[in-house]
Amino acid sequence: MKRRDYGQYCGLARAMELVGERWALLIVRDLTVRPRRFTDLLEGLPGIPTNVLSTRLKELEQAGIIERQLAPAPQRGVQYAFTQAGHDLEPALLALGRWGATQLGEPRPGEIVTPESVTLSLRAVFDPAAAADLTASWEIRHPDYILHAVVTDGHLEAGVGPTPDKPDLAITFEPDGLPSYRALVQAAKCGLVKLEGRRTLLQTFLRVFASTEQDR
Amino acid sequence: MKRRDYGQYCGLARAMELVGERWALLIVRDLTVRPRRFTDLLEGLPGIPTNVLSTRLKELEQAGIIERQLAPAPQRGVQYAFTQAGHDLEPALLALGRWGATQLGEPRPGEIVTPESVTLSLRAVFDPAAAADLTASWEIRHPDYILHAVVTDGHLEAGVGPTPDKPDLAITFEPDGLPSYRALVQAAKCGLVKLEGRRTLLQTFLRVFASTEQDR
DNA sequence: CCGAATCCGCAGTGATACTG
DNA sequence: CAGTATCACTGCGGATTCGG
Repeated sequence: MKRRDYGQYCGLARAMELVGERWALLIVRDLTVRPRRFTDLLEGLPGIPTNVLSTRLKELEQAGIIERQLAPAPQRGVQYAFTQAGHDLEPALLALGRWGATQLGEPRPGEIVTPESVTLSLRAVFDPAAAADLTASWEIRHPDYILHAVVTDGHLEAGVGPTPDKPDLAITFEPDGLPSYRALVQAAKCGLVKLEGRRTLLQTFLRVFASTEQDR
Repeated sequence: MKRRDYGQYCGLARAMELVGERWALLIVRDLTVRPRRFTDLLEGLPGIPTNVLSTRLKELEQAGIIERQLAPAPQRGVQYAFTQAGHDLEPALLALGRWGATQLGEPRPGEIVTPESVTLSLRAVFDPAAAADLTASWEIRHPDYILHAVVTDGHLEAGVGPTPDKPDLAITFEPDGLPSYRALVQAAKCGLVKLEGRRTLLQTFLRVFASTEQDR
């Protein structure tokens, strides 16, 4: 497999050679949240051709960013998971996502929101300074998905699915439009959410996950 | 001008739509350092076809990331410069560059190093914690280029060309191979550099610009 | 000389069909 | 489920040409 190169001995150039091709960083985004199978990835990347997904997975594997594994018990097929180099990509991913979020504007016709995308938003806007020494857990519920955000001593773990234990606060929202992170924050600010648990943690949530952001 | 989209309302997806196409982020990299003209960019991006550069510049301009300006006095033609949105890309650029640098390995045959790339490396590895309250200036000299790094009260300004005033320390190096940032640090650590000025600032340089890095 | 536009051959992509 | 095969199409690389 030959890869096109940029002919420069430069970190950015090398990064673009490894993950700069079409769809690659979105595949990486989905794997940042949890290991996924081929069809899981297909589902979360509407419009990607199967042969392109197949090619990207091979390239990412060859680059040492992901690895093929046997999926756990119930399914037991192939799944794709990050190596250490893959995990190390997350700061760059979050930085790009933060910038892109400022360029988002309104949703365009036909655009969708996936749980993975919202999870990355949670991680991207998380403010460690505002969360110093904090310990709390939230569960975000929408008809289409459930997410969790668990802060332990100021350290965040966010992902798809319910919290391991009962969350300190469950936030249920059902926006008119897309279930994006923006819509969640907006609903929370306007009180258009259903709460279950320690209701005062809603303000904490907004402070920690939407502090400097005016509207994301 | 129609752009391909990813069909997702997601910051990362939008970022890739705007700056994800081939060569785009390397053009952005060069403009991060200073405004450049069409032929300056051509020179710093060996191998880019002129039509692709032309297309990218239009796309980046339409995306509101760069703008066309009249170049200053001596040349007075067109030059391309960042808008605010362009400047805001820098954190993401540095994060990607840091990750890519860990994947660099040895230079491949034919690979080059540009002053812009080294400047970005300086900014990427700069450790604000190690430089707290520091004020000092360095000039990096190599037969092929001169860079400056000026730290004022712990804040870094790094770019191509000499320091505005006489630097506190001038570091001259002439590696056998490529004049990369790695080669600079290696030469500095091994004492294979010529110093001019406050020689003790060499250790400060290494502490601030190569602290956590073992070898970059 | 600068800043492109144009043309061509080819590689990468998108869409769909098909297979172990 | 997890891909491969096929094919049309678009974008890229490389070269040349052109206007200011």
